[in-house]
Amino acid sequence: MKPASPEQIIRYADMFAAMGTESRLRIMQLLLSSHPEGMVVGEIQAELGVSGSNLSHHLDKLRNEDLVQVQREGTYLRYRANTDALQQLLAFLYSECCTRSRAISPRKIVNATA
Amino acid sequence: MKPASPEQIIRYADMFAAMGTESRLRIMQLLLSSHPEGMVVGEIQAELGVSGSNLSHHLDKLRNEDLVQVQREGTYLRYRANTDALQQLLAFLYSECCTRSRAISPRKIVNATA
DNA sequence: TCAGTATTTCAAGTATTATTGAAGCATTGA
DNA sequence: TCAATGCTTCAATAATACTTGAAATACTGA
Repeated sequence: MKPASPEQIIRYADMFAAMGTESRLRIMQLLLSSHPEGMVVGEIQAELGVSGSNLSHHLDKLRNEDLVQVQREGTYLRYRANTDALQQLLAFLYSECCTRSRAISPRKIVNATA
Repeated sequence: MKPASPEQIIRYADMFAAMGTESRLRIMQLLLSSHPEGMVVGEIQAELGVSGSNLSHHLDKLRNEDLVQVQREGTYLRYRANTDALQQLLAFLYSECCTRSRAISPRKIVNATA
């Protein structure tokens, strides 16, 4: 695992920022739990209870940071979690906490499945 | 692993937001890599190259989200990563991606140590 | 082609966050 | 007690981000 480059740090910071809001973190939760099907905007809106316009802005931000992907299905737009990007982000955090430093024991993450 | 409560979601979102900036993510990296000794403010400042005032604000934000802890040592203030909080955050993300949903295979995180 | 539904975009307003420099407080050693 | 150093707080400005409602676009089925 190579150290993250300065550009990567910025990218990860931006990804964290994108998830740094209740609405958007909940969107990510919804899309992950419905993965790989994903959800169409109307479904997300029903779960979140925000205005369509507001939701669209949030989705736009997540898409800009490559955390979600969108695909048209007729009149609907289906959003999915981008697992590749999430995997990189999670691996980065895991590495910083558990591998590169030994600040946190891997077991405490993985075994928290109890 | 219980599902995160609405309050916890907000807390995790706030923690992500706190790491959602290049400066602050780099601070977390520094404190993790120097864990458990941590670093005094002057050392962090030398690494980051930001103004003392600005750095102090960033550290304040990280402290507010409980991501770092501070302790006085004479005229110095020593900051440390709060591994308990980080562990919770990492476990949350891991759970959402790998356990609660099966969007990402655990191996892809843990074995990225190559 | 039209009406209807789904979603985005526009444009503006509000709120939050980041940055700065100066001034202040805390600690130490003399 | 004083001067020096380390760091924070204050106060203001600049920059981003969030929210909103109305208008626009995209697609479908009739």
